[in-house]
Amino acid sequence: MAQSDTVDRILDAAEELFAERGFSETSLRMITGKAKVNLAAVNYHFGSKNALIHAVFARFLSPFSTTLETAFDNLEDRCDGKPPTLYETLWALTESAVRMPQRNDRGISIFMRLLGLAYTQSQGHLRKFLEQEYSQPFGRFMRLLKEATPELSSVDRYWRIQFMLGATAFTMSSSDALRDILQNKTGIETSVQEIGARLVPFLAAGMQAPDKLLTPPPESKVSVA
Amino acid sequence: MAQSDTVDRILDAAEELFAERGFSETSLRMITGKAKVNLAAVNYHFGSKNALIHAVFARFLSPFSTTLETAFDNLEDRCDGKPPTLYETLWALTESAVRMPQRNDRGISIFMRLLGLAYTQSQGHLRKFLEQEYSQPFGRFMRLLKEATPELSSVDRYWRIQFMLGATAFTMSSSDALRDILQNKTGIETSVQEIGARLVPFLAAGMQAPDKLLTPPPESKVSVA
DNA sequence: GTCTGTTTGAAACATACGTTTGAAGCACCG
DNA sequence: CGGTGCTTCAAACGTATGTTTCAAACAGAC
Repeated sequence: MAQSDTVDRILDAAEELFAERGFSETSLRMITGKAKVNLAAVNYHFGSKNALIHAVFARFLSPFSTTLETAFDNLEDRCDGKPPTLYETLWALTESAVRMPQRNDRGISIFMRLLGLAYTQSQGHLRKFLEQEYSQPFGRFMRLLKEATPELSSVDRYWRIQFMLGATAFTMSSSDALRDILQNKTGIETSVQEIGARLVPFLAAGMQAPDKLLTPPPESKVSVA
Repeated sequence: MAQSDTVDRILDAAEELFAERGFSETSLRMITGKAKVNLAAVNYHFGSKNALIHAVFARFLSPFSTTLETAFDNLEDRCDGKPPTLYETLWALTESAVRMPQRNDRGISIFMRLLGLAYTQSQGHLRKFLEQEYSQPFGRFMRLLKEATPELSSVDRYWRIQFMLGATAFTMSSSDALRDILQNKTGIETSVQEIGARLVPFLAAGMQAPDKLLTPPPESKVSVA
């Protein structure tokens, strides 16, 4: 077999198991079992379980990161000088995610689910790793968002960006389950692309919502009584 | 000491530790250590770790559930016949969450973080437990949402509800961290109430976004080239 | 005071985990 | 052929987990 078929088999198995069960809930024995590889192979090739987690992320995040950079390049080229609109910026992001070359048909779901888990599951080492390795495209995205929403105060923008991240990470991290539920209830099949296409207008509208009102709706003076 | 001071001490400790570390990452020994209680007490009083998790949720979810029901009652009374607006419905929910009597000042954050974890951390038993115990207020909320957005197709509504849930669960589950970050960057203090007040307009706007476009923005034919 | 049922305590149990070890296997080059 | 460097393998290591055990402590009723 090729030099490191083993490495790829471990990565494949780990990726899938992490995506469907989380990190702490996936043991090395499950991974090596699924990959049909000896238990010690993980520590031999990667060094530790945490390093394996990093490798899983690096394998799809690094290509995605460059894809994203060129997408942003194209975007800025097209509207030379003027900053891209919010809608365009968001769309460039989802396009990049969706058009990533995938290893298999579940690729995108896994990709999304892992990203969601990374944000959600508070694995300290992972957060540090991601911040170190991928701060550049992330920072650029933030800059584009800022230029696309000059009307927002930076505090407003800050919170609304968190809301966007949440809606995205959460939805994508359970996109498989959500698709299945809808499929069972209505028989409708939904592609990840379609979820993205539904998400973008939602996010754009929320981001550009009329001035936040720090007050309850006018009729609700009774609510405490 | 009172008959089951022990039970409450365990619940308090478990609640906090679960909120800050997740379920699998929190061991019974950490909990009993923090609660200053014998290790065996957990299995004696609750039966198992999973049952303890359920108990933690039940303790704050049951009162919240009844608070929410009366909030919805008030809401429907006030606008007799006509269905409440989306904004009013969302506001009733956040009001209920925010006005819940709390055990301490971090109460709301913990509450929110646990809810987020419940959705995110795919603990099968927890999902089942929550669905069984709290399907009624959840179903009612869904019904109100449906009546408040008659213009949406049920598929659109389905996805946008997921987006709302995501933005909420995610933001709230890391509200502590997000507040600290903003505090460090700008010196601005933010209350959970205020986050809720910012969230509602975002969600309402997203929910009522113009018809979802399944197409990229007009200028982006180049994006694949 | 003594008995009874409940609660606590220290210790052990069995199991699962991540990691390490050292021998065996293998491909390649001299 | 013999040796060298990388890879695989079965087995074990040490540690941590959830759970169980059973004796001690306790409270309340008689």
